[in-house]
Amino acid sequence: MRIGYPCINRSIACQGDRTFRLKSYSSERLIETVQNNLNCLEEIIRFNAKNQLLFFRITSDLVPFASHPVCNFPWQEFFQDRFRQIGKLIKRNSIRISMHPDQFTLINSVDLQIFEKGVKELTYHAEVLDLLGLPPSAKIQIHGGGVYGDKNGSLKRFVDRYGRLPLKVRRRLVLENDDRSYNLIDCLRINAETGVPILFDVFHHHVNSSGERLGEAFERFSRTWKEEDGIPMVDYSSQRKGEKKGTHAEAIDLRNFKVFLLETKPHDFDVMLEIKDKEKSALKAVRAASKDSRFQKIVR
DNA sequence: AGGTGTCAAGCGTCC
DNA sequence: GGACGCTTGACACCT
Repeated sequence: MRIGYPCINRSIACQGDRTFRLKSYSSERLIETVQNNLNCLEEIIRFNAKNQLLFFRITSDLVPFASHPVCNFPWQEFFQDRFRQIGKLIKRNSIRISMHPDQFTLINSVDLQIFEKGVKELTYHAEVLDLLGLPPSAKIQIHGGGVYGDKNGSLKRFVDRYGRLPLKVRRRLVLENDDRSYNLIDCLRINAETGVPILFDVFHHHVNSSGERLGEAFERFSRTWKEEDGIPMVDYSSQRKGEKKGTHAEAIDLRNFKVFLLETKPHDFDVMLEIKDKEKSALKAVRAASKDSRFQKIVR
């Protein structure tokens, strides 16, 4: 078990998810921004390694506009040495990496152009992980996409489009249950047709449940991860009290987290804490899990 | 320098 | 049929 947090670290001065407006796009601006973002990524990785935070989600803003037609700069070649260096640092410290393209990226849209834009965006994510030299256990997570008033048809369209994705995307793609459209059962149906591993979001399963208890859910999605995919990834967050359903909590509730650790035994997995105060809560979770045998397997 | 409106992208929901 | 939420924050332009 590794414990981690997504995209940004507020404890260090370096801010590595910098971007800019489309209107101010230029190659110079891109180079400057990516240089900064890579430098900060390296600092975050060092911070994480030092603090036993061995799971990290790299921001999709690492290379702004990478999949946009405006970007004709060969950032892949230009930054390849830098990527390779940082990748070595990641591997040396046994850190697991994921990425999560945002809600605009979906492969089952009825509009083919949206699918094609999605493929470009997914390809960009795959290229980042490839340039870092990471194995296929470094994953890219997306949701099922739209329903368009016909879930069966839309689910089938996902399956069909999945088969048309470039191999470099497919070997890393995993499907996450979301908080309104595609619950765990829907995702498992897609898995049965495609073999895509299911990344389990504990909070989404609570908000948009298909009824399984936690133990049963873990039984089922864990089996969708093959040897080369690594151990399953899990997203964990909790409800912010007094806010509307689905709002992420400000800080981790350690009592709930410990119950979660107990309830999920004996399954091993890597857990991403989607909590607003990011690395602060992740550090608390590391302490809470420090006596758990699953956690000790990685951290020696 | 400080204030503030607005930001690449798609979907679903609410009015 | 248009505005808004989706993890909001920070960019960019204005004064």
